[in-house]
Amino acid sequence: MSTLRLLVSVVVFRLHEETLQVLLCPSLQDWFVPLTEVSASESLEETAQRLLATLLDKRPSYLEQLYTYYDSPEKTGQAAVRVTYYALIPVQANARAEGVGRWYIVHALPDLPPRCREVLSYALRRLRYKLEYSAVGFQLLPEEFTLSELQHTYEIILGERLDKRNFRRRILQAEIIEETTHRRCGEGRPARLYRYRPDAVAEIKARRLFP
Amino acid sequence: MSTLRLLVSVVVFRLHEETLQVLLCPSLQDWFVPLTEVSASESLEETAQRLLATLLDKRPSYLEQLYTYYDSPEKTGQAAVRVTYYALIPVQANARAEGVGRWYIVHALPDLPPRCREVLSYALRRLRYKLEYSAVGFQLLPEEFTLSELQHTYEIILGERLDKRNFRRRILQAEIIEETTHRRCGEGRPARLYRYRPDAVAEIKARRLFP
DNA sequence: AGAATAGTGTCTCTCAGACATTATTTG
DNA sequence: CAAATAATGTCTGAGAGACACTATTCT
Repeated sequence: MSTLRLLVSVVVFRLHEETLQVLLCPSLQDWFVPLTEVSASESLEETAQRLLATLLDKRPSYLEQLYTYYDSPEKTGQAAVRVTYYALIPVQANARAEGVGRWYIVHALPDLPPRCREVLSYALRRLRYKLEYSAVGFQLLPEEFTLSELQHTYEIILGERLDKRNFRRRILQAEIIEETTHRRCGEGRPARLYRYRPDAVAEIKARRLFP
Repeated sequence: MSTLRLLVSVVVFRLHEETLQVLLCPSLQDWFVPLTEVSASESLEETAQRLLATLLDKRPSYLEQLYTYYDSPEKTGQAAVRVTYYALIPVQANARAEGVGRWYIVHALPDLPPRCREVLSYALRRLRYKLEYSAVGFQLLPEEFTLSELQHTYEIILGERLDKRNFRRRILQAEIIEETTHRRCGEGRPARLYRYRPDAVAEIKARRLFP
């Protein structure tokens, strides 16, 4: 075990210009999911937060551990254990990326090592899955948002169109957001702004296969 | 990182005498979730399988990674990263446990270190959760089983009673099991034996919070 | 015959999903 | 007033959940 390294990788998601994007770091030829080595007295989650602090100017609004991989010795002869996380970044809280990394649309990724590709694809699956039974989608939006913005968030991540009336009915029934007195003005009729209720029940039971 | 150890723990579940049980190993004062160090050229899952081979006389029918913990230096001054798994063992395939460990009913556990308690409670939560949206329950049963046995499996793990007619209707509708020609004879009317269909769709979509 | 377990059908109520028009603002 | 986006209600069909009796075997 003498040459084993312990690494933490974080898949960072944001919404930008109607797309879901991930942050990748450059290497000599291709790109990587950002990673760093765990240092002496630090927990895994602290390592992930430290890595994020070097990449972004704001803390993520959500951070969750995904999976732990064993990367067998490559050219270097170094074996490594890689604990992966994914992070969600609210809109308008992304900077610092220039120089240390670049945002890529999740459906138009550059060349990546196979393990990075695997990590990304699993992260996206978990994000989609989590979105369906929990309120994690709010973590990608600013504090106040319109119902249309929220619906677009869901459509972008799930990759399908949703019916406006059904969407509104269900999200309001869920009592998970509350009105504010503010409005967002733009091209058409101004939209009412909503806010996530921090006391909301953020998870529902999945429908059982056979109860 | 010089004194960091990489460990794999496995929470082993079985059904026995109408209870859900886990395998624990003895230490000087209390009990532990079985664990071992990852050795040089071995993957994490191989380590878990090797650990299971020292504890049981059969391979598990299911093995899934759960979570990775960082155990900060204890008395020993050794920090350790612990990758946890859970394993399901089919009924009637459990032995070797004497000497190396003991089976405990999940609701009547002995004294355990806090980290082991945390690992166990998370494993149980994940098992329950997985049971609700996938066909993982079959992994705890022998190859052929009656519908009553299957229903009891679900009742034991979920900790609640289920309606017999609804249970049968739904499991048969799901087309996830098939009849065999065999019957199980016992005290009352003999029951038809069923078998899990290996080609069955083993997961369903969760109901969405708000599609 | 009695005890024990297997096996079966119906009704109700909730909720997902499809669908089109009116309302309010800006330029 | 035209363009743009916000906001709103109804109907239908599927499925979850509650519920009680008959069938078959063994002793």
